[in-house]
Amino acid sequence: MTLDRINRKILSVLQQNARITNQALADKVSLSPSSCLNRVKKLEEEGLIDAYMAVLDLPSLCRSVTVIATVSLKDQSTEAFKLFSKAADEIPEVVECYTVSGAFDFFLRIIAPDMQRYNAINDRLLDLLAGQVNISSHVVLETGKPFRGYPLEQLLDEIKPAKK
Amino acid sequence: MTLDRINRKILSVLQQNARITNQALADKVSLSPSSCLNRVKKLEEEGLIDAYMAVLDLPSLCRSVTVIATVSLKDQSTEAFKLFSKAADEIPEVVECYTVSGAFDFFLRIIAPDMQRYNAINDRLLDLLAGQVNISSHVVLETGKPFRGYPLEQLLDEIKPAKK
DNA sequence: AAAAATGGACGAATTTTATTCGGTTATGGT
DNA sequence: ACCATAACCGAATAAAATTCGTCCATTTTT
Repeated sequence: MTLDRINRKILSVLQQNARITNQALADKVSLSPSSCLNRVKKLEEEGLIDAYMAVLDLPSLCRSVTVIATVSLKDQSTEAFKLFSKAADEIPEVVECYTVSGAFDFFLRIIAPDMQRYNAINDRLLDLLAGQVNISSHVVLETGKPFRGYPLEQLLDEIKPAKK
Repeated sequence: MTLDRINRKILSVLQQNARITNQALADKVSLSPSSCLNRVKKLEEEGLIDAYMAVLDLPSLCRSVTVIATVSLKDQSTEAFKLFSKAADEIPEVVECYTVSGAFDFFLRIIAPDMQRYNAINDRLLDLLAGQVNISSHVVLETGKPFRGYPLEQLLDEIKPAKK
């Protein structure tokens, strides 16, 4: 499937507004509603569109604490990595987890109702590998820029297939 | 506005599937479509729902490099903070930015087409504060857990208003 | 305690949208 | 140039969203 100009526009628009009507989307990309719908469906089927989610405003919902944690494993075995990844995956408050190269092994984003409960999660992660893990917690003071999608303009600027 | 059981369910469902039809959503929360729609609209108006976005599968879209960067300012003045925040906000490849307490001042998530272009962004950030900033880059090897919404179950477990 | 007022909820009617399908045009490969 | 494939369009149909009048239940006021 080709990621032509139209498909990029579709992705870009849906990334910013997942609930746009198919008709309005068709207008924006200058296609008929039926063709547009076909493309969207294909993009979903091919897995380019993974999901559609509502972005909630956490502060309006409840008081909470967000923490970015850096994690280093003293024993960098495959088993230790797996064990830790699995734990992160299973703890709902860990909303994001990356394995990285460099001074740390993982970055986590964790959201808890308060510090006390954050501490409980921290302890749980520490206990996992019985002291063989180093976790540094960094409380988020301000979200300067929340994630709002990928910079498609910058990422997809390959040369477009010119017409014949 | 009350965040009762029904509104929580609505938020929870929409967080996982922003494109569910209002009718299906109404079914799930045991309301009539019209009442359900009223609630969703109110949740949008009150700002509890910020946006709806399509979640794209980056690896399927293009090759790219994701980096988590830790940032420390040597001069922790308000001006330096503002300057850096503004820069992060204006660079499209910086998809996320948090101000934190502790050993670092900022965490960034940056997505670039390749290392070379990541390096250019890194340089741009370094130049901003003329050496008065320390940036450590951590290349993401694996996304163990992508963000897929907040753990509402854990965050919103206050006692529900019981009926009379 | 009764009356009034508020806030949802419901269901039917209407408008808008999604979806399907046949026919047509463009595209790519040989 | 030909065939095969893919993509488009537009009209018809099905489904969904939206509106609106009415009806309760809860709360406030008197």
